[in-house]
Amino acid sequence: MVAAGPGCVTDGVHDAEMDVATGLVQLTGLVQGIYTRVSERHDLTPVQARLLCVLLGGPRGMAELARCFGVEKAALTGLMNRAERRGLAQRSSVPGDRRAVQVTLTDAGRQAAIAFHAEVSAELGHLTSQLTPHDRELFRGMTAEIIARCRTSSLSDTC
Amino acid sequence: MVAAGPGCVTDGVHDAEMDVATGLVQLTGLVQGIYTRVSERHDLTPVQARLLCVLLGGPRGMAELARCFGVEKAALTGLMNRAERRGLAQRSSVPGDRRAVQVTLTDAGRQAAIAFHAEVSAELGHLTSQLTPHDRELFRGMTAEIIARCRTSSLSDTC
DNA sequence: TATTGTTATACTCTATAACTATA
DNA sequence: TATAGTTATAGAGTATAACAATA
Repeated sequence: MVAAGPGCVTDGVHDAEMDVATGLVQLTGLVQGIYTRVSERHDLTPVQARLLCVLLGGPRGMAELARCFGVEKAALTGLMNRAERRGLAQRSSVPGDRRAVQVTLTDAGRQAAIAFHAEVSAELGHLTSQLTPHDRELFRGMTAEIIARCRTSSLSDTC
Repeated sequence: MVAAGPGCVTDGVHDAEMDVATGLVQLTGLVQGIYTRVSERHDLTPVQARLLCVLLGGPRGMAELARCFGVEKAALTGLMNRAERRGLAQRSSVPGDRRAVQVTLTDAGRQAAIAFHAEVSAELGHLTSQLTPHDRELFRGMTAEIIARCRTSSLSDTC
């Protein structure tokens, strides 16, 4: 049983019979809601926010980003056009390969990315703040375990 | 520590230092990916699949659905137009109120909803199948706890 | 031939604003 | 006036298909 301290079961709303699948769907909705809300607060769409966060890891090619987002190359073109028009990221040419472009953050983009990332991390952290430190670490570990398993069995974003 | 059985730490990829926030984002991506993939398998968009699942709970009004999805009424009109055109759901008039419409599933819609729900539940269940029964129940409980807390502190779908 | 990226087109989903009809 | 729903318009995000340029 989950260290069920007082206050866990909210007034009259006992978490009766919620199976893992339902829990995962609702948790996903919660996380998405937070991600979207923080994005809006920073005047970004969720997809733009995600793009900026990925680019914090360094320059990326268009095809690489498409793979990472799990979308077609053509979708990236539109995404980058909008990001570039808004001054968040930019294309530059790659020395060795005249076909390729390199996508990098502008200063404004980097600033936005850092601010967004900090805020969304903080808000997501709050989500588990009610758990005991012990449960919180348990939860973190199990989440990491689930992800690690699925990373191997294909199909996830690789970025 | 999470009952760290063999095979949890995947070849060379130790889940080093993944914080709760990152874990939640990646888990969300995983769940979304599954939801989307299963939707496609049933020739539905994720939003349509969600609409059908909500309607499994009984007839709903347009405004009610909009509130439940966290979108404007106008968005629901488009959503329902497409769902109706595809024969998944239908509008019918409400006896007591000549402004209102009632949205219900068609037979095809109900069938699709049930099939989708079963499949997505199964796939999401697999996500935690690597955990020990004990850990799995712990995870379920903590997830339910997180959701219950946030249900009270506003901002989530109420449906 | 394979890869990188773009253009053109179409569809879904969403928001905002203005509107009708009913309560 | 408030509520239920629609229409019109605009924009983001995505897919497919066809294309250009380079490797």
